Amino acid sequence: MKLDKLVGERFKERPADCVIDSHALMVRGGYIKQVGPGIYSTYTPLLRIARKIEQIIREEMDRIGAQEVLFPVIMPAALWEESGRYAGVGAELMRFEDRNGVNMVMGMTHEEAAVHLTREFGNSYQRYPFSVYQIQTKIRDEARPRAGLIRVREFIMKDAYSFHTNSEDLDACYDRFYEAYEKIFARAGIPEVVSVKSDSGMMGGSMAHEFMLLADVGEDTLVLCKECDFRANLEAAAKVSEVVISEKAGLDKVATPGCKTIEDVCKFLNLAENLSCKAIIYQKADGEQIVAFIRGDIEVNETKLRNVVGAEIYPATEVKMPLVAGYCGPVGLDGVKVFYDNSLKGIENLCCGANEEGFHYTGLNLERDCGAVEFFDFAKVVDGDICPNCGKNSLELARGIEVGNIFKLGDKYSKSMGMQYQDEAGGLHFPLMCSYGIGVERLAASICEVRRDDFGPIWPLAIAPWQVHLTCLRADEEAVRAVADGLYKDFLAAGIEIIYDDRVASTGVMFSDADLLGVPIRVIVSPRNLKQGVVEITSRDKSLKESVEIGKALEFVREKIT
RNA sequence: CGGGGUGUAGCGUAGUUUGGCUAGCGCGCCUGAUUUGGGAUCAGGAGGUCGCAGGUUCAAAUCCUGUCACCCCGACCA
Repeated sequence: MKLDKLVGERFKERPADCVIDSHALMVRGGYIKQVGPGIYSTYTPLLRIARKIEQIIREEMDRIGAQEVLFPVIMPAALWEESGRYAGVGAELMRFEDRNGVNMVMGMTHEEAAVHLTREFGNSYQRYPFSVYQIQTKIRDEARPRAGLIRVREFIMKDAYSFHTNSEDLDACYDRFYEAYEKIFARAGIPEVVSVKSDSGMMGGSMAHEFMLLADVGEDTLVLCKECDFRANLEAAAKVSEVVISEKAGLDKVATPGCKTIEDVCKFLNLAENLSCKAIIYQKADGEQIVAFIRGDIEVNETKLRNVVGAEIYPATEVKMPLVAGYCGPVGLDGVKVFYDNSLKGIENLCCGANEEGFHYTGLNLERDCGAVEFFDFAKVVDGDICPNCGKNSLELARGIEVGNIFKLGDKYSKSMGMQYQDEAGGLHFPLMCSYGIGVERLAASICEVRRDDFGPIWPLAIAPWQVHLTCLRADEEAVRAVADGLYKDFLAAGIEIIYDDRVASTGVMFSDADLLGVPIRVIVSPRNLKQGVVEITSRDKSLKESVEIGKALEFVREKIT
C-alpha cells in the first residue's frame, strides 16, 4: 500500500472533543471518523488491526473446539420474548417495526439466537458439550457513549456460547475459555491483562469474570490486593471490616436538634463515626421504601445492595412515614423492609436515629435491641481495606478497561426458551450454558491506550496494521527512489505487509505520519544512507536502530518479524 | 433522563460581556520558487449563508425566543 493513497487525514492538532489520548491519536492518525455519538467509520489502518485481532481470536476459539457461526443482526422480538428479555432489557436494546408492523430488535448479544440455532441439535445428551461463536457487529443504544471506541453504540464483538449437561463439564469449559482468553490477550501484545470476579448483572448466572486492562481511563473500578492474588470488580469485592470494640451501654434517647447527618450527630455527641449506625433510604420501582443500615464511616455500594435486595433500587426521592428524614434508626421501626450491613455486626454501643424529629439513641446493641437481625455485605470497599483472601490491610483500587468477559449462565436461557435434551435414561433436562465476549475495537483502542508515546501508537507486531513502514526521503532524486521502489517490490513479493511512503515531503511530515501509524519496523531509504549503500532499519519502540546493506534488508526485516 | 458546556472553513481557534464585520489568525489544501534526517521558507490563491429558524434593530457571529447537534459529569452499562 502506498501511503499517499491511504484514505484518511493525519494531522498535528489534538481534536477538541477527544478526552483520552488513544481517542485523540486514533482521530489524528486517520484510524476513525465519528459519524454520530458512539458511531464511527473505520479507516484502513484500524480495520487491518481489527482483522488481525479477529484472526487471533478465531484461532484460539477454534483451538478449544468452538465453531464459528453467524447469527443475524436483526431478530424478531418474539425470539427475545421467549427469554423474557424483550421486556427485561432497557432502552439499550434497539427496537423497531418492520414494514408489516412486526416488532424487531437489533442484536446486542446473542444468547437467544444461540439457543434458537442449537436447540434441535442439542436434543440428545450425546451431542454435548458443544460451543459456537461468531464475530459480528453488535448494536447497543448506550445511554452515554464515551471515550472514542471505549464505549460505543455499534461495535464488532466475538461472542461465544457453550452448552453442557452438568456443572463439572461447564466448569471445565469455562476454564478452557479462561485460558484461551489469556492466550488471546498475550498474543495481541497485552499479557498484563488481569481477570477479576465480577457482578453477573443482567445476564444472570452464578459466576463471571471480567478481563481487565489496567488503565487510568478505564471505566471500571477494580479491587486488587498488594499482598496476594485477590482481584475483584468493586461490585463483587467482599468488604471485611474490623469489629469496633466499644463499652456496653444501655439504650438512651438523647436530643440532637438540627443534626440530620451522621457527621452532625457525631460531632454534637462527640462520638466516633464508626460507632454510629447510618440509615440510607432507597425505594423500589413501585415506590416501596427500604432502609439500608451501615456503619457511619462506611459507604453503601448500590450494586451490591441491589443484589442483596434482589430488585432495582433507587435513592429515595421523598421520605414517607414511618421514616423520619435525618432521624431514621432501627429501633421500633415497623412496616419497612430493612437491611443491615456486616459492618454493624458485634458493635455493642452504637448511635442511631430515634425515628423522631430531633432525637437519636445512644448505646444501641443491635442483637439486644432489635432481635435476631440478619447481616449482609453491601459496603463499598476503599483503599487500605482488609483483603478477604489474605486478611491484610492491603487492598487498593485501580481503574481498568473491560476487554473481555466470561459468564456462567446456568439454565436461564435453556429453561426460558425450552431447550432440552434427553439423557441415557430418556429423562429430559435443560442444558447449562456459558457465554464469552470480547470487544474487538475496544481491545484495539485499549492497546493504543497502553502502548503509545507522545507521537502515536506503538502497535504490537501481531496486530499492527502493517509489519513494515518504508520511508523514502528525497523521493524526487531518481537514484534514491529507484532503490526504495525496488525494496517495496521485493517486500511485497516476499509477502510482507508493507506501507510505502514515497511522497516528496519534508522529513518531519514523513516521520510524524509514520509515528501516527505506529508500524513496528521502519525502513528508511535516503541519499545519506544510499551513499554508504545501506538502509536504516528502526523499530517504532526505539529498541532497534541499525544500518543494513540494501541487498540484505529484506532478510534482516524478515527475521525481525517472524 | 438530570446537571454543566460548546457550536465561527477539513482541523484548532479569536471576536459574543459593551451590536458597527466587508468575520481575523494558525494548521491543512491549490500554484510557483527555494528547501529536505523530525510537522520547512517565501510569494500568490481557493475555501464561511458564524448550527438552524424566527424576532428586535438603520445595522446581528454579537441581543431575544425557539429549535437542532455535539462534548463532559451523573443515572445506565451483556
